[in-house]
Amino acid sequence: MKSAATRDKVISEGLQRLSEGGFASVTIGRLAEATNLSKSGLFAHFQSREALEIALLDAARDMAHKHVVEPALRNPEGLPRLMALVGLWFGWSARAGLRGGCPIAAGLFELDDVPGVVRDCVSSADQEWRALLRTAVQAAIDLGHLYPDADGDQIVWELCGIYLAHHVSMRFHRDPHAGRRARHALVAVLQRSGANPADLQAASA
Amino acid sequence: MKSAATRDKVISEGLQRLSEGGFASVTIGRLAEATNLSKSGLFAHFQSREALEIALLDAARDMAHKHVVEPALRNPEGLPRLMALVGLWFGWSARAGLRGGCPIAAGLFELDDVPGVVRDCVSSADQEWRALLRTAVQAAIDLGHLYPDADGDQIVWELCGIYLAHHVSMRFHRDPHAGRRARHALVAVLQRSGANPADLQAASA
DNA sequence: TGCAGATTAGCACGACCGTTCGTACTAAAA
DNA sequence: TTTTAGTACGAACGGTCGTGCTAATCTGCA
Repeated sequence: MKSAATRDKVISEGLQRLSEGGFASVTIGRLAEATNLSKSGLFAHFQSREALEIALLDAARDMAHKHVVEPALRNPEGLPRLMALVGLWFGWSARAGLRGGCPIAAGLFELDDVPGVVRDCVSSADQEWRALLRTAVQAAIDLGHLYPDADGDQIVWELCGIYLAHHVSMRFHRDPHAGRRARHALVAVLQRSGANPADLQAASA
Repeated sequence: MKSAATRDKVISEGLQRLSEGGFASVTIGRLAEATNLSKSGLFAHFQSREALEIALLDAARDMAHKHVVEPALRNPEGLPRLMALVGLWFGWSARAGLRGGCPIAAGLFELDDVPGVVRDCVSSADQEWRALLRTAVQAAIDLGHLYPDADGDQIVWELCGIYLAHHVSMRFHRDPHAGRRARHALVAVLQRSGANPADLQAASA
């Protein structure tokens, strides 16, 4: 099973590049050079560049699941789980060992007008994540941790905005206050939606 | 002055492409083909691809100034001007005739790890805009339209997040509710900062 | 140990990239 | 009128892109 090891090496190196420079920077030639493979040798593992990109996105999904979803699900349902989910979400790529930013966020901007399988893959990953967030918000509402008439979709939408602002703040501006800003914004959104301020303290730590 | 006309044609076509497909999609060859010029003929107007990209960014800046800043400044200082500024900001690129999204926002994601003159240009454009927003927020605070202890920097940061969420919502997800979501979020931020709800009605229209 | 099949290298391809060159034509400056 | 600068062309440069083909090498199993 030498193949799997090589493939893993390629995927891991590719993820770094995708994270740091976006899809445009992930080229078969450069990736082959970095992994001490020939272009054709690497190419043999995937059947096309598209397939490579999708494999990378799948790997990113797995990574996010392991570093964000899994640990968050160990928290009790409702506001605690939601807080854990969002807290682990912000900056997850760095914590997962990626030197760059979130690959899916990058795809949201790089592929907004590029139809195709890769875009669809980014779209489904994003949709899946937002659905999970939505479920967590709904649980918090149902458990009375948030106002019963809170607009769950709107909350998720705003959380996504905070995430993107955090992404740009960290990656482009290298703003050292990005984390604090994001937590403030998060607390504000949840507080307005009825969260008990005491329960949000953890987020300000 | 045939030169200026040709240059304008190139810039205008280039802006469309930059807006629709990002920097990677603006290539000298394709741009030349679209403007019925030879590659070298087009190249003579700019001295490098970098210079082309900067010229495009400058044009985008001018466009934004004309479509966002200028009309907003006709509103009275304080909350009204701030509301106008933000209202004109969201979706300005479409209103300016661009078929794609905001070129500067695209640059924030595409060039986050690509040092160079182009990145610096995006950075300065973004910084300039945020400074303007910051000034408008401060005026609203000083005039008593917002709480005297409102955190202006935090407000600007969150507005940027709403803008990015709106961008993704419109460009990637083609979400028809993007505008409404953004306005809700905007109203929430300002209301929490002390704005009179009645003064925010205009934003909900 | 030897063989079958998986794995990788080598090479070539057509396309496109940004850039440079030499060369026209045009219009303003001398 | 002569000179010069700007504008545009076609051809070509060295590179890199993704993708095929064939041949060699290596691996795991009998």
